[in-house]
Amino acid sequence: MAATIKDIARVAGVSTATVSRVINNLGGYNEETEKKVMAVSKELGYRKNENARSLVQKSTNTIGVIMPDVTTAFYGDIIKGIEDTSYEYGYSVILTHAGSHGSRIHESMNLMGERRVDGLIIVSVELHESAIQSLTSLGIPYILISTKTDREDTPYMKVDDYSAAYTAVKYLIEHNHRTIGMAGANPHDPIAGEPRMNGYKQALQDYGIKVDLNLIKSGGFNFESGKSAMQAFIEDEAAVTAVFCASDEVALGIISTCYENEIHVPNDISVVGYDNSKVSHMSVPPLTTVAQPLYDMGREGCFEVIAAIQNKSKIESKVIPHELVVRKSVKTVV
Amino acid sequence: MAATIKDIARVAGVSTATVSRVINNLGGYNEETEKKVMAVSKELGYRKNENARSLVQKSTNTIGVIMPDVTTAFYGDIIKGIEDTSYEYGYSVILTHAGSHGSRIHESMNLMGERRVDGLIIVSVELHESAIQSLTSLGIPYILISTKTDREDTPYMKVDDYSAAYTAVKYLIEHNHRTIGMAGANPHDPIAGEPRMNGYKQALQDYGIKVDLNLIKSGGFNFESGKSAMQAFIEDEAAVTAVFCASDEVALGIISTCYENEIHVPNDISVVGYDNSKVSHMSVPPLTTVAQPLYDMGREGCFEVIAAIQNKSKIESKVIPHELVVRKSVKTVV
DNA sequence: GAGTATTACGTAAACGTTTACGTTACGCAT
DNA sequence: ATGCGTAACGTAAACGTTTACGTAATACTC
Repeated sequence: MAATIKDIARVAGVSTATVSRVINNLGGYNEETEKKVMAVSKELGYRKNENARSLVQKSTNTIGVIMPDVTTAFYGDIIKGIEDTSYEYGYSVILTHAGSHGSRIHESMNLMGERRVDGLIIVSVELHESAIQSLTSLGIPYILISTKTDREDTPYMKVDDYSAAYTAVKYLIEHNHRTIGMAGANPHDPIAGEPRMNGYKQALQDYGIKVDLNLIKSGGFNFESGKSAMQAFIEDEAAVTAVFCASDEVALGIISTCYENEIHVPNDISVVGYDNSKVSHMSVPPLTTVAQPLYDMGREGCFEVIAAIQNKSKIESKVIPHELVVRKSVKTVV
Repeated sequence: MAATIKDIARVAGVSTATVSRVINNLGGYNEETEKKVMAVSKELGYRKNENARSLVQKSTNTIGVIMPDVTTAFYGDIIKGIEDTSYEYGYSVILTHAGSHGSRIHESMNLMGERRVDGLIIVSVELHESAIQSLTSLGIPYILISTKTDREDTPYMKVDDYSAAYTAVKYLIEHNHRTIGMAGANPHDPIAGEPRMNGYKQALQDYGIKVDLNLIKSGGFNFESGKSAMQAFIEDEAAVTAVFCASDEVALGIISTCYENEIHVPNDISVVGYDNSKVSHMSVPPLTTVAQPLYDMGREGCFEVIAAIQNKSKIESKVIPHELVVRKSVKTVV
């Protein structure tokens, strides 16, 4: 139905080669033919077929993005960074979810392979051996954002969760907190769970505070997990004066349950979050949190992938500096 | 580099037609050849090339999604609905942002055209005449989610903003509020601004309350807009006992500024939001809001588009019922 | 045992491009 | 006049599939 290059060639009385040349303006034709071809092209409502193009050029100008199926503001920022950058460089992004707990990860990668994406960005999903194999077998540049593997050769871009957690807890200690809980990290998650928990523990130890495992309420990174953690603290009658959360949403869960129980933040209890996602501005009180520069990570990660595609260069792993954003959810204990 | 159907054919000693047949299992071959072909296929690490496939089949099994470049939880839910459904039906989604105020809308559509997406979903971006033309000129099924045009023939799926707003304000009135502010809608936005404002006004009028234009603080749908609206109410010394917000984020802005000024929600002032996005659960207090079923809208919208692709049927516009979700941000005036 | 269906393939064109290579015509220097 | 360079094209193959059509062999019918 849609007009093709052949149609233009026929109507304009030139060869398809010439049409292709003027459309991609490669030169090698005079002005008259250019005008003519352009005119016919408009007239027929021609629109180039990227698929056909990709076929011969062996590159699709497309980058794939795989992310978990949870929808949090967290991912929105990263995605935006990715999309902005890819747009700038003339790439399209094709998006897929990895399913809960990465259940769809293999299909996702397979799909990306069949679509012949030029590069791949994987956000926040934990990759096991077989997934890594699928990934490398694609033979295209890729980067992991906010996740990593235990293999040296898979490039990633993330903050150092251990020291970010350490920073947050240290901050609480410096504000005279001595009974500090932790909420929301899954200790079996080697990427974002375990290191944050270790950072928490180490900070306590370095300041001579004994780690009390009862003060660690593990769970997921979501709001509900924060709520039930706080519920547990209350039921335990734990004397926590502060809690460090594995994500901003967890922190909001803590705050929410506090509110329900008429515990005031930060007067009765201090809270620090993790991510500096949009919700951290919006909470009451505004949340003190350790910042991951999500948008920039998306941007830079995407840039790295595109650079690797174009220069056939290797992508180096990169640890992004974190930063503590101080707002109003922490109070000094007197 | 990657193995093709031809490689398989050569190694397996059959024709490409046969390889194609077994790979797409269309029948017409005996078990032995099937085994053979499959074996060789695995051996060579064959992966089909969707682009080549698309070229001859004249369909890409791809659906395009265009959304604004603002990143809110709002879009996350819709996207998830879309991606889940398209995955179920074997479609891939290619995503693009329309840029601020739709500045990239033409490029976006053009891109979708060049990629030959089979269907298109446009979320929340306002479409002017020329954009509608680009859209229809693609000649593919499409649907607008959470937006519409003034033309009858562009199918959309959205809640009735007018009556949703009416419902919300009526709820406030029934709780004895008489001085009700409105925050965050842009009156020049004919899709989501004007109707919500009209619903607000009409509800007041129907209950014999005079509309006071000073109580309408227009703006965007974001957090900051809510903050400055509340700031304005305070500076005006307006005696509002409640404010109806054009989005949940605006509502959180209101609450945030209230908090800073030691105005208590809902004791001093009641707030109702709009969207029922994830943040509405997380606020303190939890937000009473009018719900748009975002995930379902994404799901259903995507389903409609796929159905239209496959049956060549027409998509009907659909008004989604709204619902008031009562939480804790509204108090009865005594 | 002649005719007919059916099974199991193979051949080759087609999808819409790009691009290496060839060709023509002209301009210009010698 | 000869040679050469170059601008402005055209020819045709190639990219990796699908699929209409043809064909050979076998099975079945009466």
